[in-house]
Amino acid sequence: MADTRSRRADAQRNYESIVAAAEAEVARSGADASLEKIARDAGVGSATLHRHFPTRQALLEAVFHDQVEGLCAQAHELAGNADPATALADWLRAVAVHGAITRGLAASLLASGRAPTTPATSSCEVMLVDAGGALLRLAQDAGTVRPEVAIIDLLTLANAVSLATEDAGVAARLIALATEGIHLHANGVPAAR
Amino acid sequence: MADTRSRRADAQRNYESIVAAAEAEVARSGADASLEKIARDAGVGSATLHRHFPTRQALLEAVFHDQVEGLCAQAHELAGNADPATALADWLRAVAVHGAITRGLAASLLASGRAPTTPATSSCEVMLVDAGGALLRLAQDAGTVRPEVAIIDLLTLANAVSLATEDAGVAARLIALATEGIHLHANGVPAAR
DNA sequence: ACCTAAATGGGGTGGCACCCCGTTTCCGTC
DNA sequence: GACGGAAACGGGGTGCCACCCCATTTAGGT
Repeated sequence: MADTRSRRADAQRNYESIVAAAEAEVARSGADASLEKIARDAGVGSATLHRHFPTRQALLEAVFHDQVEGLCAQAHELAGNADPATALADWLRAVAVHGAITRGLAASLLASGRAPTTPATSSCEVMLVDAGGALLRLAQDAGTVRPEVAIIDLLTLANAVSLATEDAGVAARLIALATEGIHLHANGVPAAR
Repeated sequence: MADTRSRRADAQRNYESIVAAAEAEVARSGADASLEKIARDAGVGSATLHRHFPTRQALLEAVFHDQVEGLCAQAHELAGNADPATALADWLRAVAVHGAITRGLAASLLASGRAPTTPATSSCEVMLVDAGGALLRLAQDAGTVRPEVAIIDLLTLANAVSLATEDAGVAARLIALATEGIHLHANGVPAAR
């Protein structure tokens, strides 16, 4: 990350200060943290913050980029799991739990999904769709996940759960519920836990 | 509604003006509508609005009370449905779709769930838990819904979906996915629709 | 008609996002 | 090492907001 694009050294320094301050402040106050305060903490004028990050969304994306990368890496690890359907469910749970714990992440991803202003949507969203799509395809090819399930719906669901709670336990429970469904089947509950 | 508690006639008039203005404004701008503008549209000072509704949450609850009542009534109608599990799923879909369409409703219900400040939580939430709980119990007694499923989780899920999208189609699809689960079962997809 | 408690709202305070534009800083060139 | 222009900066302005204070008005019982 950190955009190696031609940039003056002082500009690069400020960029990094802002992201660092934003990380701290967003962790404390969530996605609607005060941009003024972030600029103050970073030791730059508010205009500088707005120049580097034209929208709140742009700043949040810089803040969360690393964490999203971590989630994607986790998807690749889980892909080696014996049961692809379990791997998919586990990964969705990880995404939802991470989003629930990390104040602002869910709101940040949501915002990108809502406004179709940016042509190529948020890079974070694309990363998650790619990583999750691979997991989903494995499970569908194995015949254990219904073919009409779409990765974007699963991710939206995980994100929705993150948005609705900040409790990791609740988030995990809701994802388990959503992946298993509500029905009691003749042959018992499939993979109850 | 409208709190028949002893109140001077002018106060009652203002209370109603404010709720009416809030309905219009929240429909246009969502749950974070400007309280100042609502007061201006209602023809009262901002202090009057804050006196009647100490928190934004209190105002939103007054605005959405009727709609939540409608959803609860719908639950009672569906309770007569032949298949209780279908009734439950249909109602959850209705809740999620309604929340997705009605700007601010989901955020309003969420806020009540987040802050355990109010001892008896939001009245809207209690109403939904009661109405949905009855439906869930019917389905569990009929043996078609797993006994460990909790109504609060289902409602949180429906609310989460509302929060994550404002598109009725997407909301309905996500609820269908969550109630059916992701798995492909030997005997085919249960209630695919 | 009067009187008191209830209710009101103009205006103050502090905070915010976002932008303008005069000033400072960097860095390639000589 | 000095210089000059482009790049970057940031103080301060604007307009909006939530929330509160308190002097004034008003309802409605007697």
